This record gives sequence, C-alpha cells and structure tokens, in this order.
Amino acid sequence: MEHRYNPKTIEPKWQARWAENRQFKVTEDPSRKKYYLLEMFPYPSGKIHMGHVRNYTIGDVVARYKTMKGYNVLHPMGWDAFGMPAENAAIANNTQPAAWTYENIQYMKRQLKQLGFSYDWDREVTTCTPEYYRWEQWLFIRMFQKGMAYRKESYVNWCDPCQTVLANEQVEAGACWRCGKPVRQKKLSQWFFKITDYAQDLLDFCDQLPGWPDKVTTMQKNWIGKSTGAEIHFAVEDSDQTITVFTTRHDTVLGATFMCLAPEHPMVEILSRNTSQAQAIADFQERMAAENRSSQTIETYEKEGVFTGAYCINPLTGRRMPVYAANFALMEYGTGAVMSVPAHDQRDFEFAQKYGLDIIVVITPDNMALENVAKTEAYTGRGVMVNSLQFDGLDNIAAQEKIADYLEANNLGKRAVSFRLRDWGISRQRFWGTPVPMIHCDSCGIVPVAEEDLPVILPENVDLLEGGGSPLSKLDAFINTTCPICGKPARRETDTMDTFVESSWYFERYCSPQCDSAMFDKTAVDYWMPVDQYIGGVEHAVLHLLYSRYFTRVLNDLNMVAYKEPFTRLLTQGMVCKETLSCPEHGFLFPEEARPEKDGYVCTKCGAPVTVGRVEKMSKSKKNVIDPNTLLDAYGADTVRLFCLFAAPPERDLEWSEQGVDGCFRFLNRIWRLVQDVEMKIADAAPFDGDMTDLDEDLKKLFQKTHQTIQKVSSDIEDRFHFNTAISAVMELVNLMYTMDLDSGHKETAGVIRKAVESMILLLSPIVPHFAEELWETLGNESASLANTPWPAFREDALVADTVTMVAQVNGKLRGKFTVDADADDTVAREKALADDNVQRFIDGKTIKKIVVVKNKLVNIVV
RNA sequence: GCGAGAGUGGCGAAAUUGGCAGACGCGCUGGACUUAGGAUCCAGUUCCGCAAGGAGUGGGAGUUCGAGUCUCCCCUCUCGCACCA
Repeated sequence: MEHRYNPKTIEPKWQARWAENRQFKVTEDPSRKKYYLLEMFPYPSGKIHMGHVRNYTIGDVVARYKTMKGYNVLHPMGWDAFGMPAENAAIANNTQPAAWTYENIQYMKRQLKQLGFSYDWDREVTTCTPEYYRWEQWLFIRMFQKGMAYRKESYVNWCDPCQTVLANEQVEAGACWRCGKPVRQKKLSQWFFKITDYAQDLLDFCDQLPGWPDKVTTMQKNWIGKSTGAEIHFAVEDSDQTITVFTTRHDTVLGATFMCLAPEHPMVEILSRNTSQAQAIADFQERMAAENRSSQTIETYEKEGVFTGAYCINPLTGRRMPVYAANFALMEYGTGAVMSVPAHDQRDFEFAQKYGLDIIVVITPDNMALENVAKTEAYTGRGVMVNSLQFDGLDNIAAQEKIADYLEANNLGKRAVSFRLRDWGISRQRFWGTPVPMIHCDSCGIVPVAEEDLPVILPENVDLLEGGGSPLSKLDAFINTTCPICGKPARRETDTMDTFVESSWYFERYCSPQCDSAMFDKTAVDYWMPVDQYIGGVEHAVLHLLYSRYFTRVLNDLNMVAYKEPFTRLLTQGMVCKETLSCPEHGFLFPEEARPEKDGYVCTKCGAPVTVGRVEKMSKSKKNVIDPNTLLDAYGADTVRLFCLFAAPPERDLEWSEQGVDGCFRFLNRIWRLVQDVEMKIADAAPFDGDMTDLDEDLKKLFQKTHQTIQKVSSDIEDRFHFNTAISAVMELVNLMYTMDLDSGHKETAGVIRKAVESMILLLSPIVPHFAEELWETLGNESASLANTPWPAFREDALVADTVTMVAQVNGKLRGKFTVDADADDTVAREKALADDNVQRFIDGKTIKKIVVVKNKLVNIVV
C-alpha cells in the first residue's frame, strides 16, 4: 500500500484494468433482470462542464449500485452531434463541422474515461453518422406515408442579414443572437410532425408517470394546454363567408359585440378588400409582421386594432358586430378569431374602451346591481344570466350547457376542445443536420427517396456560407437527382431536421447500436426498454422529454415497440452554481482577478472593492465556471465525484465550494490512513459474521454500526437517491472507528474490524470506484473488479440495539433522558421518567393529568 | 396574471410515518503533536444568559399530550408559461 493516497497513480491504473477486462460490457440476457440507466447524452461542444460531471456521476453511482445488486445493467453513452454550434465554429475556425465535432467527441470521451464512468463504450452512438441518421430518414418516410409528417406554409423567425430561420431559443429579446438585428416573422414552407394527434394521449399519460417529478409532468400539461369550450360560427354580413371562433366562455356569446381576428388571419384580407379600410388594414398587417410579438411583455404591449370594414352577425342575438384585425388575437391559438365580450373579458374590455365599442353585460354576480357590473373592468366571475333572452335567470355554468345544446341543435356551432400544443416544425435551413429524405419532382410532386437509396448522405467538405444559410441549397451535386417514381430530373429537399429529432430515439438505438438492417433490433429493444431510470437537466422538461414521448407513440403505432412511455423514472438534477465576483469598473471577475484584503476582495486591475454576488449557474459570461480538468488535476476523479454527491441532494442546485472539495479529499485520506493502520492486523482475518453475544461492548457497537450503515446507505441510494446522507452515514462509521480503541485483545477484534472496513469500501465503491478498488486490493481480496462484487447485506439482528435512550418530557418540553432495555414495557419507561430528578423538579406540586408513552422514543408527562 | 417549487445555525445541509431540531461536512475557537503547519489528532461550536433557565425551523393563527413536518391566512425568493379567447 502506498504511503499516501495518490489518485494520480490509482485512477489510471484502474481505468486501464477496467478497459482491459471489458468490465462494463453488457449483453442481452433474458435469464437476468435488466436495468436500463440512461443519462441525457451531451452535445459535443468542446469539453465536459461541471453539469455533465454531476449528471453522469449520479448516473454512474446508480449503475454501479444496480450492477452490484445483481442486475444486468445497460449504461450507455453517446453524442448528440448535429447542431448549429458546429457550423458556427467551423466558419470561425475555417474548418468543417464534421472535423470540429469528431475532435470534440474524442476529447470529451477521454474526459469521461478519466472520470471513471462505467459506460459500455461498445454501444457508443454518434448521431451525425450516416449509420445513425439513415434510420431517422427511414422513419421520416414512414411517417410521411402515414400522414404523420407533412409540409405546410407557416410563420417562422427569420433573420434577414443571416438569411436563415432561427429557432425560438436563438432569438434573444427579439433580436438574432449572432448579428443582433431584429427578427421578423416570415411565411415559409416547412416540414412538421403531427404531434397534435397525440395531444390528448400525451396529456392523459402525464398522470400515469408516477416515477416522474410532478414539476415536469405539470410543465408538460401546461405546455399541451387543453381548454374545453365551443366553436361558434358567425355569418359575415352580405356575404356567404363565415368566421368560426373558439371560446371557453360560450355562456357569454350573447354579450359579444365585436369580432377580433389575428392580423394574419386569411379573412382579414378578404373582408377588407375593396373597402375604404383596405389600405389601413394592409398597413397594419405589415407593421404587425415586422414586429416581434413574442418579445413584447404584457405591461408594455397596448391593445390595438383596425376595423376591416365588414360586419358579422351574432348567431344568438342577430346583432351586427364590427370585425377588427387586432394585435392581441393569435393566429396560432384556437381558430385565430376571437368573439369579443367586453363586459366579461378584460382584453376585450380595454379594446372596447379604446375604440368606443358597446359593452353589454350578460352575467351579474349575486348582490350587485346590473348597472354596476363591468364599470371599470370586465367581470369574469360566476353569476346569473341577464340580457340573454331564453337563458335569462340561469346560473352561467348551467347556461353554458344550454347554449352548447342550442348551438348544436341549430347548426351554429358545437362543443370543442383546443390545445395550446402545436405541430412540431422540424425544418431547419441549416447544413449540419439530418437531410430530410424527400425529392421535389415537377411531375410527381414531393415524393420520398426510395428506401434502397437511403441514407441521403450529408455532403462533406462544403463551403459554409458566411451568412449562416444552408450551403445545401447551392450544391448542385446534392440537389440534382432523379425522381424515384418517373425517373425524370428532380431536386432534393435541402432542409435538414431539428436536432431534437435525433435525441427522440437514441435510447432505442443504444439497445442495438450496430444494427444495420433496422432502426433497432426488436429483441434487444424488447429486453432493455423502457428506460428504468433517466437522469438529466430540467431544462428539457418540455422539449426533449415531450418529443421523446411523442416519438415513442409513433413507434408504437407503427408496431415497432410495445410500450408507449420511454422513461419509467425520471430524475432532474439541479444546476451547478457558484458565487460571482464583480468590480464596479470591470464587471464580472475571474477568481484570480480578485485579491483578498482585510475587508474582502479588491480588483487586481483597479483596486476597487469587489462585490461577492449571488450564487448563480456557472456560465462563461459570469466568469464563475470551474473547469473539471483543473479539479481532476488537483484532486482526482474520486474526490470530484464525492463532492458532487455530498454537497446537495441531486434534484437541488449544487453550490460549488472549494473548501467543500478539500473536505471530501480529506475524508478519503482519512479512510486511507485508517486502512493503513489496521492493514497488518486484519490481513489474515475473515470478516466477522458470528454470534454478537461473544463480542465485548465496543466491538458489538462497531458491528452494529456497520450493519446500520449498510442499511442506511442501501436505502438512501435505492429509495431516494440521497447520496449526501449515504455518504454522511459512512463518515459516521469512519468517525466511530477513529474514536475507538482498535487494539483490544478480544479474539474477534480483527474480524469485526475487517467487516467494518470491507463494508465501508463496498458502500463507497459506486461513488469513488478507483479508490475503493485500490483499498479492496490492498486488503488482499481477489476480484477482477468491485463492480461485480455483491453489494453487502445487513443482518436484521445487528440493527437493533439492546438498550435505547428515551426522552422524558414535561408538557412536551425535554427535561431528561434515561436508558431502558429495547422494547421495554410502557410502565417501566413511565417509572424511569418519573424518577428523573429534573422531571421531578418540573412536576413538583402539580397534578399529573396524563402520561403519553411512545415505545423506545419518549415519555411525555402532562401536568 | 396562471402554474410549480423553496424558505431550518456564520455556510452547504439533516430530521424516511407528527415524537430529542441542527446528523454529516465547511468555517470558526481552544488544545495536543511539531523547527514549522494551509498536515494530522482531540475537544467545543443555534441564539440569549455567569448560571438555573429561556427562545428558536420566513410571519401570524389553528389542530394535538407533542408540529420543521398537518390545516388556514400572509410575506419573500427561484423556476416554468404568459394577450390561450
């Protein structure tokens, strides 16, 4: 045994041995119980950051634990390798996205290996390889054939200087993140996946995911956003046109006095054509199109609209209702048309006041005179129907049903639901993505690439466009092809797919990553899927996790998989944070730019006092990033892993603390010295597992503590993923051994100590695997690896102490403590409590009303 | 505005079913060992108080023999969605 704990020699040694023994390779084995543990795979951005380290450490502990518990554990890793940063980096560095990506993968893979994660690297999946994306193209064609993938015109975020579409995430405060110029809405023909077909199913199953945090299912429910109401048809005056609205408040339809259409609603142009309003409407539409509506906040955004020149008729009252184009009507929700009831909707109220439109009250709350309703703001609560013809006097909720019946009976509308969820627009005018496998033929239309011609290979070594637009549309060699149906010259689709498509099925690919005859091997998927435990950041709560649930339903409908939900349990880990330092003159500072002085820090550049800011997520711009490389260099992987788990429970944010890391390193050193001290003594002993009555008091205490620790650590990992308390339990065991006399002459001393030390090592082995392997070897245990050494079991009889300390309370306040035999009779406990001097002082001279005894816990005397 | 989560020492946190609040770690204080200590070991460390004792889990009420934990009201912070008709 080396004198000092030196991770620099230990860690490479064990990493090499694991690789040599193919320690973490797994195969399907129907005779064994499987466990699929998955962590969200990284984008190969350059190097691993602390968020990855935390995520993958949590996963690795569970994977190693489950393996020791006897499960056949699938624990894979791969690369979400398509995406815009590769293009940007390639342009900036005059290289190719592929070269940049593969270099990053190589580097990051080395980092992951340095951290000792137990991945089966034979199952590595890289999404930018043709072997991967060909199956995505194959599925796209299937979906196209089934009507699940389609093309339509829609509005997208468009940046003129960059000549490209931007994802919502790439629009910052209404401006392009690359050039800073404003983004506008542009109508483009785009590919969509029909996720809305599954809106109801995705919503229903939110309540059938007990292994998911409520937070995530709630966010998904809100995102899907189901509203129940009615569709109502409004005839346009002097025309055969009708306008259909969706409303959740059809009880208020008799109070509708005007109509608002989204500026881009197709009826707006039709209605205003050849009227005196035509020019005003055209100007308004143009202004709205140029405006970035998503960046507006409610406080600053004033409602405005323009009269179209047309009227429609309220189907229940026959009232003429002016039709407006209005900025607060959204084309993407409902039907893009709003029946405006100013008395009972605040937006409509404000709009009516601004433009002098009629306000008719149709619901009055109890105890309020009609003339006082909707004076200064809309009344949106419950009440009794008024001004509503045959519905007068009804409760408004009851009226909702009556009115819906009436609409349906007279063909004026029907009950309807509306979802907020919209179809998934997957087209990207970007180069570094999976090509959409479609062909545009002048004679046959838009047709899929023939299956035998897949994959449609993304060309290599292209000249990327400085502006960022897709070079594919300029590449004749890529574009020009022949129609698979008629054989005439045709053009390839140049859009690529959103990178979220790749991440929607990678977990199935891991089951049979080399399969070249299908997306995946059915037997392998049947064995491994669904994922038993998924771990990743909460930032994917809606996007990736919703898309993956959707994709699984698609595969299920295509009879490719037997399940509907891909992830049985989900853990969303918190962020890794650190305090920021800032100087009034120079802004955020790196730690080395702040010099400690008597009253805190000063800026090394200007000498001004430095403000220690809030603890925030690590980010380059805030200069509070810790590079895992420097930590690995200073402490080694095991200390970093230990700290990530010890500092906070996994779902909470982790505050980085240099001193905390030091503490973890000290703890490992403390164990190292302990093992060093007892090594010779216990070298020849077998772990004690005999009769406890033979042991003297100290040894018995150690033996019991050992088994209690095994129980505590097991349940903390198994039931709760509370690694922080698991670690503290082992610390307590170590502390006990430090404060005990380990040299007692008892014949079982060596055996009991060996049991304690071995348990300690085994319990820590998923957390600090290199460290544990080294100590295990030191103790002379023969084993290829601790990873397939069974997890220690605890002995029930060793958990319970012979005596317990009970508490004596008077009126619920602690007044004394006493010791009784475990499970002592209530009367014994009561007598002991009453005998306590201090208890006597407090009950002296008072009448005892009641005595409550809780076995093995306390006696409460009420006076 | 709607939805979700959180609030406990100087700090990170613990308390699994209503039962000794603050385990474990960091920091700090004192001691030992040392040429030395930013190593190691031992002891102490919620606050007020010399003490007996008292107070104490964001604030206020309630249920209970007993509340960090359950109920109601309020405050603060974080995250998500946000003109959703």
